[in-house]
Amino acid sequence: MQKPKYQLVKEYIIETIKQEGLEPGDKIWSENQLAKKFKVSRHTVRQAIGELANEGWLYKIHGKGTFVGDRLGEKSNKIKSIGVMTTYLNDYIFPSIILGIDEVLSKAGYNMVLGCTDNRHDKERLCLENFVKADVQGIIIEPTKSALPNPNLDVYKQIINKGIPIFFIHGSYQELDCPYVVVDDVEAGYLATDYLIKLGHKNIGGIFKIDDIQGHCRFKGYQMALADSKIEVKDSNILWFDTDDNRDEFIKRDHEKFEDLIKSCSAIVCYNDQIALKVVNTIRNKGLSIPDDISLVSFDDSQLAVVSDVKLTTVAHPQQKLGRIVAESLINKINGGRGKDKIRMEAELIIRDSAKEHK
Amino acid sequence: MQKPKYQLVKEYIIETIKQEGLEPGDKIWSENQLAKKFKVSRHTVRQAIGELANEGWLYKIHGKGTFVGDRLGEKSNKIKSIGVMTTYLNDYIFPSIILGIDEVLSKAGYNMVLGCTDNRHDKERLCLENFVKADVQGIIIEPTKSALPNPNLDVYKQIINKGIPIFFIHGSYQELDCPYVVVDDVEAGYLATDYLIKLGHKNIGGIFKIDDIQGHCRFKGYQMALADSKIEVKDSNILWFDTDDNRDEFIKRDHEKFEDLIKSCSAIVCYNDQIALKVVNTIRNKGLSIPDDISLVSFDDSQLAVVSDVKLTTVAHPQQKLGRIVAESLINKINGGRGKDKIRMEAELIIRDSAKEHK
DNA sequence: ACAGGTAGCTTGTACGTACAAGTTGCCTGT
DNA sequence: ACAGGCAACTTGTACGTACAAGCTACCTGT
Repeated sequence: MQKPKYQLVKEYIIETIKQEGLEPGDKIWSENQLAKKFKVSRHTVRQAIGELANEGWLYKIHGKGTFVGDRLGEKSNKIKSIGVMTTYLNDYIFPSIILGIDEVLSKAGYNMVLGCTDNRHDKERLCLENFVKADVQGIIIEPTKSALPNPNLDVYKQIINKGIPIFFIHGSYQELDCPYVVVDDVEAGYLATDYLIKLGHKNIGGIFKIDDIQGHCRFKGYQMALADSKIEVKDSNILWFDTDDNRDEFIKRDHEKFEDLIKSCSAIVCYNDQIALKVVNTIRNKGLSIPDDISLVSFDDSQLAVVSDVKLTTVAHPQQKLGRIVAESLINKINGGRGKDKIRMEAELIIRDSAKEHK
Repeated sequence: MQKPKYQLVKEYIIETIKQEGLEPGDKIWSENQLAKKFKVSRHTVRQAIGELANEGWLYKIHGKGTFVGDRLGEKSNKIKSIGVMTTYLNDYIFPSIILGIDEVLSKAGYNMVLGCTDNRHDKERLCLENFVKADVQGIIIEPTKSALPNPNLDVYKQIINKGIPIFFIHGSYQELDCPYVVVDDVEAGYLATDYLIKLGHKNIGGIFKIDDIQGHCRFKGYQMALADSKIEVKDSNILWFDTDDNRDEFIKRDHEKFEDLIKSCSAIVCYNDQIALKVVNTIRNKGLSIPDDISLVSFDDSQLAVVSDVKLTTVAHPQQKLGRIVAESLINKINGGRGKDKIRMEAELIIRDSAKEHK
């Protein structure tokens, strides 16, 4: 029994009110009628009706019956707002995602209540509590430390019990089984690598972020592409860095490994545009040229991809589009629509000038 | 039986919470304990507890127990929130400003309601109306088209009459006489230009944005610095562009003017880091070198300033700090404090590698 | 030492019954 | 004709039982 029976009864009643266009004051079936209809006990029907009455859908009069409530009035003076919580705000892709969300929300007449967790669980808790206080109608969340156990599941469950829909982006907490919109990073890694292979490259290096799910996924795609083309994955061709590495320091620290990499490889898959630019500069300083000596493919298609004179070939993160889609899905859910719950967005290769055919 | 039993149970529980001074989170008796205590069925206890939970006195956790709810919080429940409205969201310095604002607001227990005008007056109006609906306690605004007459002054005046404090950033509407926090762009322009003069440059070009107060101010500072050093300001050394110019197009369109500029000048003051990078690339493609042939100084000290191998010498926009200061000032004002109303932040020259002494 | 299972607590769902109490309309006695 | 009562409906209160499912602490086997 997946859903409790009283839930089914609730949903049926709401559905009927919506579809039959019942107006406030109209009488609905008696408890016994509903019990017979659904072959459940009167107790169960009472639970369903009781909750609906609490939520404002219905009201009851002792001795007379149960009637459709005046929900419209309540809706119109409620401030329509949506909570949006991300880990960082000024990291280079979040602004675009938020912009996409804002586009849809402002058109639909919703406010956006923004919160930033700094990737810390305590701030996440605070944020969620704020959202509840602010009476948001729905929440969009980029999970904080999605790889670790989450201490705020109780708050999440409270929110879900209140009937406030949540959509996750980038990842989700498995314990909650909430809807999400994610980018297929494995596919992205595959696309980038496969493109280099199709250009004739055999020795393809990789630079990835180690403490980040995206890093792992893109690396996985990289491995799969090589495997599919029966090219061996060499450990010496992979360079790892983490958040703590000041973004250009790791090249200096792992200087020898980096030297080996550019000696033995004709192409490199770079974790993101920022890293790719660092690599471009380092390689150039050695008197080599992009893409003539070494081809590069990176990820995200951020602003950075086109600021240098070497326009980067990069696998696009849908950014703004992702924001739009998650906002649309959420609003759809709030309005009782039945759209897709788990959305995986495809990555797209943007071909520019940083990779060319291998001689 | 005058009062129903479940009413008695309810009253007893409320009484106990009040008298024993139970705090939110404290566990109360289990359903079975209560049933025994009152010699009623568990069903009856559940009804009592259920209603109390609905009213906010209690909350229940499946498998753990029933706990005293945070009713105090709900009572003093003016949702503390601040409206933040900017022209763009993903432009390269706004995320940092918003981050700074969020830092302060979240610490002070405020929500941030975010709105984005896209630099359009109609969206600005919508945003403001939303803020009022959302019952914000204060508003931070980056003015939309600050150089043009504003058609939404009536809404602004309504808000001010309601006693909701407003702080502007970057610029303000003179008609309103509101508090603001701005960067001293004239000083910034002066600093940048004066630095080049001190390096021995005499022919200093400038590229500025024409439909933006910041552009005008920086240009003003540029003029003042030249005047103070008794260097003539030549019209032919100034290149103007506007928002509609796709950011690299203007160089192609005004190609001849740009050619003249780099022929007659040994240094250029660039409106911002983004423009500076375009100039770097264009100049390099002509076989010239930065800073050996031409020195550059730009504005903002954004991420872009250090992505290229030529690290830009740039006048820093305080970004995050500006966000923090405006948020602190606003909260201070809400709490009745009497801080400074018109804050002008100092610009700071960050010396890197894109400008050097004139031979 | 610790991973994993389990016993025993909690609340959640669901069935049943019975009677109380409010509302309505019909029916009956005057 | 009409007042009063009662039958038949409604929801409200209240009892009982059973099992499901979530949480915690303890205990046991490796």
